[in-house]
Parts: sequence; C-alpha cells; structure tokens
Amino acid sequence: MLRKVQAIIEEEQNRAGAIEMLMPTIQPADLWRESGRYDAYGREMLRIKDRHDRDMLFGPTNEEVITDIFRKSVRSYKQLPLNLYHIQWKFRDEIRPRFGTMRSREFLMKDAYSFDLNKQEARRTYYKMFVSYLRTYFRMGLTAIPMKAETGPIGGDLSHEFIVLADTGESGVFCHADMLEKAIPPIDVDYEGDLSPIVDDWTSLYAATEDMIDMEEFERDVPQDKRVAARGIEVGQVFYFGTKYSEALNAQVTGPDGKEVAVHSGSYGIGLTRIVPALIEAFHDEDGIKWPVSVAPFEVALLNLKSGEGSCDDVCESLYAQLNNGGIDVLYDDTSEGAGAKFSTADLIGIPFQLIIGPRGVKSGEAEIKHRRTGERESVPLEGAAARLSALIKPERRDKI
RNA sequence: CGGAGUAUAGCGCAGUCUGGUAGCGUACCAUGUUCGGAACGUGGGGGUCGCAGGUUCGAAUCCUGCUACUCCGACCA
Repeated sequence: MLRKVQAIIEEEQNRAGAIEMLMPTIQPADLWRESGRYDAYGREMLRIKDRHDRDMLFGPTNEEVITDIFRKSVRSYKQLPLNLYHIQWKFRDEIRPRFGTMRSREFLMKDAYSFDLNKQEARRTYYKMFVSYLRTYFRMGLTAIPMKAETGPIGGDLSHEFIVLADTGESGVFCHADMLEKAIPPIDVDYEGDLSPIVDDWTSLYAATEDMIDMEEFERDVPQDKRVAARGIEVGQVFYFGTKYSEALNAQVTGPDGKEVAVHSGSYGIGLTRIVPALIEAFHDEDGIKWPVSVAPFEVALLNLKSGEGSCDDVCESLYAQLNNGGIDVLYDDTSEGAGAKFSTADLIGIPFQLIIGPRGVKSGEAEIKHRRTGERESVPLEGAAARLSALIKPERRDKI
C-alpha cells in the first residue's frame, strides 16, 4: 500500500511540474545554525555527532538542505520557477509517539520545496500544489478537506492543512458540509493556466481546525443544517513562507534588472506513513479493511475453495494467468484452509474483489465475484470472469480521470 | 515529565483479593469425519508467570526496587 500511495503522489507531483530528487537523512548542524533553527527547534530534534565530533542531526525537515542545494546551483531568475520534492524518512523525537504509524518518531514524508522570483509567482506555485493535493487524495479514494492552518514554527502567511474525517482523528475540525461533495479538478487540469478559480472555490466555504476555529464566524457563515463538527486526521500541509530561509541562507538569484534578490519559497508535505492508517480508518467495517482499488495491496483475491481438487485447481490457475496477463494484481489463495476461513481472511485483509471458485461453480461453469466494499455478489461465466473484473477494476484505479 | 493501567504458552485472556508449584480460548502437531462464510471428534507438544531482591516450609499470588508497553495531558505530518 505504501508503494501504491507513493506512486500516486509521484505521478501527481510530476504532473504539477515538480521534480523528484532525494536528500540525505543526516544533516550538518551548521546549516541549521545559519537559519537560526538549531536553537529554535526543541528536543524534537535528534542531535548526534560524527567521528570528527562534528554536530549532526537526523533531519526533522529539509528546508535548510534544499536551500543550500539551491544556492549552490541556481544563479539566474531564468532557472526559475523550480519545485523540487523528495520522499524520504524523517525523524522527530516526539514527546509521545502513538497510534502505530499515525504518530511515530520516524516517518516517511513527501516534501516539495518551491523557489520563485516573487510572491505572485510563488502564489501560482502554491496553487499548483493545492490542486495537485486535491487530486492526490482523491486518487487514493480519500475525501481530504483543505483547512486554514497555523503556519507553526516554519513561519509564513499562507497555509492549508488537508484533513481526512475520521472518528479517531487527533484534532477537532469544523466545516461546511458542501466541502465533502466538491468536484475534483480533472486529470487534464491546466497547471500552466489560472488555477485561482479552483482554489477560490475550495477556500470559499468555511473550514478550520479547532486551533483556528472562530465559532462566531463559523455560526455566521454556515447555515445550521450545513455545520459539520467532527474529528479529523491531518494528511498533508502546504505552506508559503516567502524569503524566510532564502534570506537567512543567502539563496539569491540575479533578477531581470541585474540585481540580486532573495527567492520566495514554499514547502508542501504529505505524510505517507500516516496516509496508510488514515486509509484504514476511513475504509473499514467489523469484518476488516475495505481498501480502495487504487491503493489496495492486491486488486483481486482469487479464492480456490477446494485447492487440491483437479478441476478447481485448473480453473483457478487459468484465471490467475488470465488476470495477470491482463495487468490485474491478483492474490491467489491456494491454501488448504476451509472455505469459511478463506472468505473471512479475504474480508479481513480487504482486497476489493474476491473471485470465488468452488466445485459447485466449476460444475455449472460459473464463478462468483464479491465486492468487498458493498458486500454485493454476482455470478459470472468462467470465461467472462477476467474481463468482468478488469471492467470493474480499471475505472476504480482513478488513474485516468 | 505529570496522571492511570498492563506484563502468565505464538496470539487473546483467567488465576493474584483469600500463598500450596498454572489454566481457558485460539494457533500448532497427529489422526478420522467434514468441505460455499473462520466445521467437529480423539490424541499430543509448548510457559525460568517482565526483571532483581525479600517474607515464607512453600510465591504467578504478599512486600521492596527496577524495566517495558498501552492510554490521558503538554508536542506535531
């Protein structure tokens, strides 16, 4: 699942014009002294020494490193805009890690860092990431709501958190109910065009976390029957922070007028190791997980109800090959468990479709398809099973819309 | 760091109050009957009761001190 989540993020980042790279996990303390954050950052920063007794740290975030890379390699405004991202492990020595990987000290994050000549250009980049995030969560099957956010220790004046509603969420959230139904920008959205109508639309309705909520404003702007007060999981955040690091670290380019100017930056994070538990929170029932197709570990669970029985084995092996050849991810359960155990296990691990093959069906030339999400079942002829599954699965991948 | 709880078989738990050398479910092994929603019978293996010390004829159980984990608060993707 983690890899599928990562692939979706990469595709949508690339589509929005960001470029993938990889930064180190261990960073020199001197860079952080330059930005002033070495002392500003609290005990959450894990500080270590190398063999030369130099102060190092396990990166809690990467603004300093990327700004250093930028200042050493970019000289002219003609090289802008630039938006670089990486997917890398980070470490924050949390006071209290909890909820499995929801809040762990070591976690995998996608971070994009943008560099623009001025604030107007930086805002355009911010909008690209905003739209890209809407698409990214949608493709994973999640409804993520952008909410006004505090800018925190990173600083800056434009920031949104993306929140997935879940009863077990860490923070209270308040929003207009229509936020949950908004249309997602399509695959052919023009990232070079004017994105402000989309962003304006998505930020026109009230949505805020408990840290930012203004109850009077909420009650004034949102009709009573549209008020949603719930709990949510933060799955991403976008910041514009201007010249905060470029000034501290001297990241300048020569502008069109021949003068040196500090670049305007933003950063855009998605916590991959948090997305996975958020998905499980969003998609489960009393029997187990119900993965959306786009992030499921497998798309089909092929259940051989009587493995070892010649005709069942033959049919299953043929279907397994057909599905694989058709580009479908299949998990083949050919264990010697009883039928009931196989059903329950498939439900538990949440594969979106079960293709059920038993002696009864083989005799009558039929297979059964169970939709994990809805519980719906359908009978299909054995010859048509692979094609039927392919038709069910491909639109659910959400990779073409 | 403050508050609360837990630690006994691979996993989930009971037993601790009232001390007598450990049990249930599940999983595992063998075997027979089952075979489309986690089947049933019979037989079997598996535990220094978190660690260290103390009380006692005898400690999973009582006392003291540790350690680890979980939950609540402060931190945050």
